[in-house]
Amino acid sequence: MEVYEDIFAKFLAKKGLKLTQPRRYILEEVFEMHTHFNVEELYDRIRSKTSKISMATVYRTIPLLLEAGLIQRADRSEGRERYEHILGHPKHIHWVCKNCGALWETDFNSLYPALIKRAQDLKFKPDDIELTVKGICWKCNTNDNENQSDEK
Amino acid sequence: MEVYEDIFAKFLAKKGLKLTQPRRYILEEVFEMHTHFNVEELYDRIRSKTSKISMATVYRTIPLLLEAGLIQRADRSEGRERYEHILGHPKHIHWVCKNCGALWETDFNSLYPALIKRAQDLKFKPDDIELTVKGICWKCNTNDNENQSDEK
DNA sequence: TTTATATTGTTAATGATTCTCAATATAAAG
DNA sequence: CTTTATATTGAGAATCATTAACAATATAAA
Repeated sequence: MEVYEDIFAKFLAKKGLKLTQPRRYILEEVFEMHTHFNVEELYDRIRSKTSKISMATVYRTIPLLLEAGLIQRADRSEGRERYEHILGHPKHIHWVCKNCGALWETDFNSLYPALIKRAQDLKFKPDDIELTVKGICWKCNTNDNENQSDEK
Repeated sequence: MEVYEDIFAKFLAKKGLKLTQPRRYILEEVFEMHTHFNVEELYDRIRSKTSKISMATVYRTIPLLLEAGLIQRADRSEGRERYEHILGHPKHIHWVCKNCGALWETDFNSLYPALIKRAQDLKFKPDDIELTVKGICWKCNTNDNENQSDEK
């Protein structure tokens, strides 16, 4: 049994809920995907393997996975929420280029301890950390020299 | 003329757009509100002062204000996006308690330079920074001692 | 078995956001 | 003061992700 399955099972049991087959399919697929995903993508991928799943169940399972700390909200794209699994993916920073739309990630590194200390000062027990930085990537910045003209 | 009006006017002019009366109403109200707001709340508040505004215009103006750097997305609550104005409110951290729903903010302080350095290493020109930490606040943590029993 | 409860899929409902379009304002140029 | 071209608006319709309702089914305990 995978570690995430164990975690989810215990989480559900504690709430008097069951680790059913549909929930197992969802869980497996979530951890087979190593990119951000939205609910429909998740559903489609499971659907390509089995028909024993419905959209509603996927929607219903997302909040459970969030609460269990197995996934986190990543961003929102084209009007849809996107998620990513967490295990093996330490909390990280999302960098989004507002010009070309490129997205990449780095880990927290030196920022992490500082943030944790900050939380301790506030007596806050952190759970999900979501850090997104939007701006212009180096590539677009280099190609955009014509816009430098109106700098004061 | 307020500084934000000046900024918005220049931003619009650069795009060949105009600072019209409805846009002025929206801008004013945004900077009179010192909490997170969603589009409907914004619309209602303007509506209580004048009828010369429509929901569609508010929706249409939000992306302009975002792009102009006058507001930023704060969070999403009850299925709605929420925003906040930026001027005079330096980038900050949102702390959200998953138990009682309390939300408060602190500024970046020591985290900020580290993040900026990180951006420089990546040759990334940051613009919007959005840091949300979800977890349990000290108050809920203290009241929840019965849950400590299953700690390993 | 029986019983009580959780779960599911289907389908309908909700509701925030976006789109359409005709009417109107605006600013520049004669 | 016109004319012209373009940006803007409000009203309402359309979209579409997400939720809710509900009847049928699975599950686990007694």
